[in-house]
Amino acid sequence: MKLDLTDLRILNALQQNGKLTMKELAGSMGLSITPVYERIKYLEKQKYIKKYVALVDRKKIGKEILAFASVTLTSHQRPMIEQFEKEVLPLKEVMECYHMAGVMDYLLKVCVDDMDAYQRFVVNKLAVMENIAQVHSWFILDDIKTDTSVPIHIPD
Amino acid sequence: MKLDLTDLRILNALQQNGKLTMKELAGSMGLSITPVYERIKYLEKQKYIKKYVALVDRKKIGKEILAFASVTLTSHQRPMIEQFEKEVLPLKEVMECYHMAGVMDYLLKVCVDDMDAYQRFVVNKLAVMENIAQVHSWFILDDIKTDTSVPIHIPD
DNA sequence: TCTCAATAAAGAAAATTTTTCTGTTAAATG
DNA sequence: CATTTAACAGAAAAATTTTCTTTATTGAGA
Repeated sequence: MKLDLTDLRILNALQQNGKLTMKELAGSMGLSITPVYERIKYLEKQKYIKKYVALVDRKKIGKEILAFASVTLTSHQRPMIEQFEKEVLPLKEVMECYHMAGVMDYLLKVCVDDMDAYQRFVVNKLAVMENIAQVHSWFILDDIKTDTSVPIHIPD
Repeated sequence: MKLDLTDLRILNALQQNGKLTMKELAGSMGLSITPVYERIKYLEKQKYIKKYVALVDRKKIGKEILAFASVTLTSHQRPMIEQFEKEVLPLKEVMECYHMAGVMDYLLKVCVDDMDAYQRFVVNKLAVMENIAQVHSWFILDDIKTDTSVPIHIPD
């Protein structure tokens, strides 16, 4: 039920490098393959590990624009909220979408080819939604750090 | 040099599921294992694929707080910029950090256990930096969409 | 048109990894 | 002190990755 130090070390290693072999992991932590194998299967089954993915370099495939878009809705009624969230999910330009506390309702991370595509996205995909009040955009000049790994504190 | 349709389909498949086997990929695209293998190796070598990672469920390991922090510096002189970026990188609470265009200088995605930890992070790690002028925080109520996959348009 | 070279893909064998299975050790419990 | 259970080790089996050899296909130039 509760993760021990070994589990946390495995999680941490795999979120840095998902291609580590059982052998490599076992070696680095002074165990045989079996316990490492069984722990990984447990972490996967219990969904501590949500999935494994390849991270693609967006600029190398021509996605020059990464931006955050804040969205404010006209109404915070339950059906409005649900409608917006349902419509945002299938938009592939939207890599991330968060329901926010405070001045904005949603914050979206948007990835597109160029400014032209961004403009089309906002005008044709966001602004057409029924209950959108405001959209503000902030553009990223440079990626300083882009980690997918959740901070895991390993006591030693 | 330029990626063709098959390369894009492989990239797209692997950024959804990094554990797909060559056999599965080959089968789904009507090819044998060899061309799939060679294309993947090419995509890795050329860094179209930056890395493979396991995605960990932050809440399941007790990270209840995910927030964005905007940072404004007191000065935009080159050395100040570089100093800030150098100091942010090793902070493991900071999963992402972007240099922004416009009103804020940096936007950080921060992940910690609880509000207490967030407060300590801002006060002890951010506010102690030499050239920080302002820090504003926005807290996430709910994750609506959290994709790591770059939108890839596959013509068909 | 023919030949040659280059590219892409197929198929099979070798190497490595994952997965399963069996047995051992150690800790904990009654 | 005996017994049960959990964690681990080691080896065998199954599957996957990697390498190697061969076959088509295409395009350029003689």
